[in-house]
Order: sequence, then C-alpha cells, then structure tokens
Amino acid sequence: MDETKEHLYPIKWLTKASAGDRVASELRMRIISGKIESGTILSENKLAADFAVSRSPVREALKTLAAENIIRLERMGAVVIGLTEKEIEEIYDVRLLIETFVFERLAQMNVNVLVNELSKILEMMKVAIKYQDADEFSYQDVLFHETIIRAIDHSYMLMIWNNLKPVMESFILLSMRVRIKEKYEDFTRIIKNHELYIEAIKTKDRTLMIKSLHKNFDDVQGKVEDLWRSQQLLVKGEEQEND
Amino acid sequence: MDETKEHLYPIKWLTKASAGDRVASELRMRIISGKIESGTILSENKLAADFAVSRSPVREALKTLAAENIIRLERMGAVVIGLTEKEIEEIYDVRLLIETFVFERLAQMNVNVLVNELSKILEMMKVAIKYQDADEFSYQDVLFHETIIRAIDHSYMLMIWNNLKPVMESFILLSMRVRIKEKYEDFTRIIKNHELYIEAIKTKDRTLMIKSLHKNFDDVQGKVEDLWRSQQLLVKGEEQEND
DNA sequence: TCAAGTATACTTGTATACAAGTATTATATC
DNA sequence: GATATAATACTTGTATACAAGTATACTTGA
Repeated sequence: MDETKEHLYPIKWLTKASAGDRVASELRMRIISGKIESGTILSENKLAADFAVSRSPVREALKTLAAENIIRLERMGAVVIGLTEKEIEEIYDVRLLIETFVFERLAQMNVNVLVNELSKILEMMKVAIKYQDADEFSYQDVLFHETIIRAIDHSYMLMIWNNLKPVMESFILLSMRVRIKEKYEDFTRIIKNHELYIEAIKTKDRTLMIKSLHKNFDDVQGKVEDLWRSQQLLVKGEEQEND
Repeated sequence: MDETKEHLYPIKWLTKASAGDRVASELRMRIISGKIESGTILSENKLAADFAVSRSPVREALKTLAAENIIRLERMGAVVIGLTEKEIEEIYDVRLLIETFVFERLAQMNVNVLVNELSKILEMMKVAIKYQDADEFSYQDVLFHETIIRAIDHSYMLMIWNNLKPVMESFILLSMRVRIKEKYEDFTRIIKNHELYIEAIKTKDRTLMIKSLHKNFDDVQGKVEDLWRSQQLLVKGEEQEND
C-alpha cells in the first residue's frame, strides 16, 4: 500500500539483519513515533505487502513486538499498543529497578575496566553531539547502559534488558533526533549526567548513582510529551507528502 | 528419532495451544529437567521430525525458548543453556526484585479483592496437596504469584513476569512432582509461607513480606540441587527404558 | 424495513519448497 | 602422509501453498 519507505530506523544498523528483524525494527519505529497509531489493527498480509516480504518474516516481527509489549496478538490481527506516558514511566520503573540492582553488584566488584569502557563511550557521545549525529548519539547512549548491565554477568538481568532495549532504543532515537535540532543545550546536561553516573560507579557512591539515574529520567521524562508530539507532527507531515 | 513422547508437560494444559506452543512447552520441560543436557545443539529439522510437525512451529518454539534464556540461537543450531544453580539464583533475583516492587505499589492500594483472590488460590493449593496432585499444586502456586503481580496493573512488570513464568512453571512442576512423593511435609511449610505472604499484603507489613519471600526462596533454593538431581535420575531412568 | 442464513473474503497456523550459505567429508595432488 | 580442493550434506531464512476457522457482506424471505 504505502510504497514510500521512510526508513525511520537507521538502515546501516540493519546490515546483517534478517528481513524479520528489518520489519520489526521499522514497524517498532513507526509505532513508537505514532506514525502507526495506537489501536490500529495490523494484518500479516497487509504488512507483508507493505514491506514487500512474505508472511514468514512478518510473523516473526509481530511475535517480537508482542514480546516487547508494543503490540498485542489477538485471534484476529495484531492490535497496536504503542507508548503512552504510562508505558514510558513503566519502562523507566524497570530501568530504575535493574540498574539499581546492577549497581549493588558493581559495588562489590572491580570496576576499573568498566569505568574505562564507559569513558570511551562517553567520548563517542561527545563526538556524536559535535557532529549533530543523533543516531550515533542514541546508539552510544543505549550502549552506555547496556555496558553497565553486562558488567555484572547476570543472564536474567540481561534478558530483561534485551526485552526493553529495542523499545528504549527507538524511543531515544526519535527523541534525540528532535532534540539535536531544537534543544541542543540538552545534550550538555545529558553528558554531565552520564559523567555523574560514571563517577558514582567509580566511587561506589550509591546516593550519587540514584541521583544521576533519577536526573536522567527527569531529563527525558519531563520532556517526553512535547518532544514526542513534535515527532508525531513531523511524521504526520511526511505522511501527507506521500498521499 | 525418539518416538516415545513422555509428555513431561501436562497435556491438559495444552488444550487450545498451537503446535508451536506445544513444542515449546515440552522442549522447555526436557531442557529444565535435564533430559536434554546443557550444551546440546538442537536442529530445527531433527526437532520437527521428533515432534512430527513442520519446521514452522519448531522455529517459533525455538524463538520463544531463546527469549526465555534457556537456549541460545547461533548461526548453526540452537545451543541448550538450561538451568544451572546460577540461573536459578538469577531467576529468584528477578522475582525478588519485581515482587518487592509490586509490594511497594500494593502498599498504596486497596488490597481487599486481591487478598480474597489469594485466599481462594491458597485453598486450591491445599486441596491439590490433599489429593497429591503436584501439577495442580504447581499451577496454583504460579497463579498465586501472577495474581499478585497482575494486581498493580503494570504492563512492563507483567512483561518481565511473562518471560520468567514458563521457566518458573516448568521448574516448580518438576520440583513439586518429586517432593510430593518424597518430602510431603515440605508442603505444609510452603502453605505456611504463602499464608505469611497474604498476611504481609493484608497488613502491608514490608518486613514480613520480605521475610516470607526469602523464606520461600530458601525453601526452594536450598533443596534445589538434590531435587533436581533426583529428577534427572528419574528422567534418565525413563530414557533407558525406551532404548 | 428487518431478520436469518448463506456466500465470500478475510484471518491464522502449519506444511512444504527453494535459495543461499556453511561445515564436513572425500578426493586428488604433492 | 599432509595439504588443497571439490563434492556433499547439512544449516538457516524466506516464499508459497493450503486448511480450518471467523467476520463481513449480501441475498433471500417475510
């Protein structure tokens, strides 16, 4: 139906991905951006036609998105759930929960290697900002938190992260793309928060860690609504162009 | 290959399930029981032949089990991870984490309906014990905790639970089947713990809740190894019968 | 105009077919 | 005997085909 593929998801992140992954990534972005509205019923056949693939990868994608809680598989069609304010808060509940847990473990570990790794990622983030590369920045931002989680070698915490990651990634991606143009100064604050986070890990200062974690959330959460809306408008605009 | 289907997973729980779900459930039980050993490489074709279905439902099942972290999908074949002592501890870390979170929310809610629901489930558990029905007991036990989690209406906590549940269920199922024969007295203790749990929710007593939660874990965890071993022996025995 | 029943066009779940790629084994060459 | 190369038997990912079931629309009857 919609022949013009906008590719909301960065194409170069999909170099080695299967058709199923590609469909999932793109669909996820469209749902989270609001391009596909909450409540919409997705049909395997229509999606297959839209993405010019067979039903097999589409089914795979739908199963993935259902596990991520952004669609709901019903007897007839997949219903889009999407991300409302409530869901975003819930995601941050989970992040707060796991990252707090992770921190407790880190407090009993040697964190030299980790801190070094995080510093590197932070430098990357700075470079990304310098060149106004929102996608690269988002990638490094997500990687930052994943690196922390991976450090404690806890397969079930990682499992939770893996379920959360794609949605987080999409959300951050969309958010950063808007912000890097409109609210450039936000990024200095984000960087500062991450520096605080690293400091907290290095000094094993629990209160500092919680503080920087919450700051990070406030930073995102407070601005969620309007940013998200502007993104919606932006995408809707594109949509009209195509018709 | 192995034509004799042992049906480790209760068949009557699969009445309306798809072939994919059936394969996933049975495979999960075989992996967690140790019948399929950790490290084994599963082939889609072999599994399809084993379960007398096509590759489609098998692929679906493997994707599910990979999301549950008991197998790992690699370029060539799916590698069985299984449940070692480490994984079981990790699962309980997660349970402790989410149930603690849930409790905090419950403390700010009206819990009358929930407590009533839990009491009902507890009665069911008692009946199951009375008739030595390990499967029914396990079902109600899992339902008990799911009911608590559902009560706070938090879709992402539920998401975590949904990822954990099948593995938990299988593990409890196998564990209870052995215990109901060998260690009947365990069950009075389990019931008592659950009563404590309900009491904690009713009175919103955090310390009591944590205590009963930990007791529950100690109860399971301490006995995990030998129970699990005996289960392995039991299954291995069955295996030899077939050859 | 409305009700009931039938036909039609969709839906999912599963089986099968095929292509592209990878490991393994066998064969040929030194 | 060791090494390089070719043949084979596997692997996954995707497309397509089909069956069983469900909603929609249409027709028929009052």
